[in-house]
Amino acid sequence: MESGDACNTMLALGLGFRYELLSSGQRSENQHRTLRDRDDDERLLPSLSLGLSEAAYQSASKIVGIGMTDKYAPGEPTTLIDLTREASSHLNCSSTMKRSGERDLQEAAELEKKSMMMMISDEDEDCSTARKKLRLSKEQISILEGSFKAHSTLNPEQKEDLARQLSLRPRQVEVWFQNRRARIKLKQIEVDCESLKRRCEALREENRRLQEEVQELKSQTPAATMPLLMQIPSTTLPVMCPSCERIGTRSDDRLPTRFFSSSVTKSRLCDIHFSNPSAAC
DNA sequence: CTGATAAATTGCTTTACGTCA
DNA sequence: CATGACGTAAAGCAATTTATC
Repeated sequence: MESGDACNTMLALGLGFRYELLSSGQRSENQHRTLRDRDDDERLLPSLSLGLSEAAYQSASKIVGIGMTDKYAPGEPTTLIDLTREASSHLNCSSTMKRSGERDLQEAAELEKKSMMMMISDEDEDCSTARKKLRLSKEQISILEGSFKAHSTLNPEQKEDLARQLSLRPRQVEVWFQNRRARIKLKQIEVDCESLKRRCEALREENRRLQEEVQELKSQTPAATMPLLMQIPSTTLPVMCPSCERIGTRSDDRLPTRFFSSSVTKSRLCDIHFSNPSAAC
């Protein structure tokens, strides 16, 4: 067996199940998922480091999980009982846990800090309660909310600390923050939607009012309905000399008296360019 | 029993980083 | 040495499922 394979895959056999462990840094999470979703015995390599016989391997009937842990690096004194104990706890707890990934195994590895006997009894207890979908206590929620208020995302250290503080698995903290962000986003979408609805209604109302105004004006005298621009004397309209682009009106006394030529019909050139189009202003 | 809600899962994308040609 | 292609890990998100109240 390739050393990499040995590192990646170890099998704990016994109690009628198989358990595969992947060392961290060997496969991406997606690959873990792909692997754990495949019920393909070929991928399960008998672990020489565990000293397991091929017959024992073949007799195993269930794959209870795939996980990632550095704890079980090749060469370390990992025992079959250690692995099978963890695997059996997963098997007994929930069928969905059979599909859970490296995170569960990391957690399982952490549990090993406890004594074996204590651990077995604890896990048995966990299987009936904690491994089911957890309803967080008010106190836990309060602490999580407080933390979320401070920062809506967690770095690994914060996650670990919070998990320790709440006696939860880091994954649970992670999931809570994920769902919390989703809830906040949903709430914001609802607020935005309401705001847009109100704005839409206001615009609809304004449109209705303007339509009425138009109807009212149309029903009045033609002079009243004449476009505003047509009612302004042409001499007061601003014009621009196309040559020097100066703006002015022929009667605008703020401009030089000779700004515009007297004959607008001939050209809109100012007087300077009217008499000499190539002249500079 | 049913619906609402929250915990958990799954599949995907993005980003960062290391390796190699 | 610089660079781009490629693979991998990690993190986050959207959508969905599942358990609980």
